[in-house]
Amino acid sequence: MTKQKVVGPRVIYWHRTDLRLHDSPALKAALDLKPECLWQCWTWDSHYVYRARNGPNRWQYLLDCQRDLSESITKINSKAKLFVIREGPQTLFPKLFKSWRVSHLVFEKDTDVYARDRDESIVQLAKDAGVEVIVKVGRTLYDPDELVKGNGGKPTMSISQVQAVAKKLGEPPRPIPAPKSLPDPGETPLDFDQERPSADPDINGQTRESKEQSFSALAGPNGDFAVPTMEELGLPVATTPHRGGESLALQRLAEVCKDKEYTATFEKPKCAPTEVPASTTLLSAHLHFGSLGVREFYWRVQDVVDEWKKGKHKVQATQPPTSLTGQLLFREMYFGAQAALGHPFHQTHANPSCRFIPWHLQSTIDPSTNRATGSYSIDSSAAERQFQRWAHGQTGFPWIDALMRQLRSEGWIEHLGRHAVACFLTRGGCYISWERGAAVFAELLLDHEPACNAGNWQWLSCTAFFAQFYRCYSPVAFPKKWDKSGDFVRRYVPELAKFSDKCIYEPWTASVADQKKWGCLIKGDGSEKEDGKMKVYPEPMFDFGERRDACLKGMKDAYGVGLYGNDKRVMDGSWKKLFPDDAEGLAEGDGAQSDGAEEAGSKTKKGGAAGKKRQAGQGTLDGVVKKAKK
DNA sequence: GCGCTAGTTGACGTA
DNA sequence: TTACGTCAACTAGCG
Repeated sequence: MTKQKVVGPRVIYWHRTDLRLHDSPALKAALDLKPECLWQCWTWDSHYVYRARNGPNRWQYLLDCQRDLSESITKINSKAKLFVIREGPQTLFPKLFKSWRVSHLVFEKDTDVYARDRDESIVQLAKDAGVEVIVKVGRTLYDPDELVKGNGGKPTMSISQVQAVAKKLGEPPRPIPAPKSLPDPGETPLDFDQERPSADPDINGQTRESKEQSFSALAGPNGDFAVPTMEELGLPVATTPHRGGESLALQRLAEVCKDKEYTATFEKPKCAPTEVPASTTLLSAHLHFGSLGVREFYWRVQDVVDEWKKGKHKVQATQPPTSLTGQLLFREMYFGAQAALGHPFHQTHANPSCRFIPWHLQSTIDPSTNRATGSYSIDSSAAERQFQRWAHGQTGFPWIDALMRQLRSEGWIEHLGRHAVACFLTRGGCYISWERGAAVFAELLLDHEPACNAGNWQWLSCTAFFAQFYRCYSPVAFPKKWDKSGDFVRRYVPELAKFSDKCIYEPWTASVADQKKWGCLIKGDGSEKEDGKMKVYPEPMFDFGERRDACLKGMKDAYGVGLYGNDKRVMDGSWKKLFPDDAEGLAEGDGAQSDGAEEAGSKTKKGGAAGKKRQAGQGTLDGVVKKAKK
């Protein structure tokens, strides 16, 4: 067994947003180096474990992806696997570079705000260690920085801007096939100490069932660099039926593309948010974790579309942005906005593209960084109660609650469903900051893509991207359009399963006799689940029609005042003077709202009211609500 | 500066 | 059942 010693590049391929072997420009770059040895690694980052709120479903999905990738690697080379090393890259890499005599570090470019900061330091550390760094774009169709450059250095705020730049940049490249062979990894000595992160604060602490132990040893509990388990993370079993991994992603993509008519004539606004199984592709989480390459998705679909266009069909192929590939352009748009705006894109404060609305439950800001801290100020205890009821599917509006319960148990809801709950929480119901909703989605959505999440919440709250705030989703009329008999509600709000079609979206309109007959009483605020043998479903937490009118008025006024997140008056808190009755409102309790005696109507004129004091009764909507009730 | 149109996905009433 | 106009009204982009 004498083997001639070959001296060549010793490469770490650092997997992050690319848990796949197909369509990976970074992997190709690593292999093009003709390495003597190649370690495919994942660094276990304390940021994700302790500092970002992640529900069990998302963790399960990540671990699925890692396990599947590791198995796929091993199938190609039995000596290779995904090496999961339990330490943050900032402290690990300098030690690893030396110990493993690494010559190159290769990874996929990530323009997320956290990743940018992290990677900047990693590139410097590699430079200091004499390690060459290769970064490749693979997460998006276009490099978000190039997209911004092509848009005159400005954030991409409309789909037409994205389409214009994409036209200039040309078609995205074809996907790269998975490698047929992989070099051996080198030896993996761990002759250095592990630096464990502080578990304080552990913002996922409440979710854990047992102690978090994923940092117990550098190579894991068995010393084999294996993918951690949910038990290691101390997390409960995931409840979602959706599972991760490249094998499943490619299988699903093949299923989608096999139905040529579906693929070629897909039209987003016509996808029912109430369908189970989903009317859309369910590939978003795979795109997020990189278990599916976006170019793979784009070209597999585009090839079907091109073929369809050649044939004679009753139904024409659809065009971007409503077509299937068009959906990817919205992703590009949000990545472009994030790339240009950086950290402020994820908050109102200091965000030049985001309108300021005097929402309830605004984020608290660290004045030294101008960044949101993750906590928020409770200006109104009623708004806080509404927020909690929204987040846990107890609003008393079955359509909203069904969606929020689906989100919590399965980690996924259809796009229009997301619209409905987001509109309801912000401009079309609760008048609560979009940042509160975005945080809940960030924790619970399997496909939580930070840029898309922030962008879509700004869209729905009419603070950026979209401004037609008078188009408001009704929790009753909107779902009826898709699901007359309320099957979706019956599935996710089973206590209402026996209610009549007529009452399913408005169970409070049922007579007490009917409620008894159907086995569920409509009462309370959601804290009571049963009353004797009867189930209990909460009363609606407000009169939707009144809240819609009040929100509409509030939005109109706030647009008139015309502040953006980077306005000095937003930054220094003096915006409160422009919304003078801010101190009024729900803070005193549900029934103790402002007396609303002042004239509620606004005479604020279009665009010209910046700096003009609003008339009393407008700062929060509650004075208006009270007035409307009289 | 002005008028006009388009903007992936509203609700409601009428024909 | 579907198609369209109205409601009261936003911004951005274009000519």
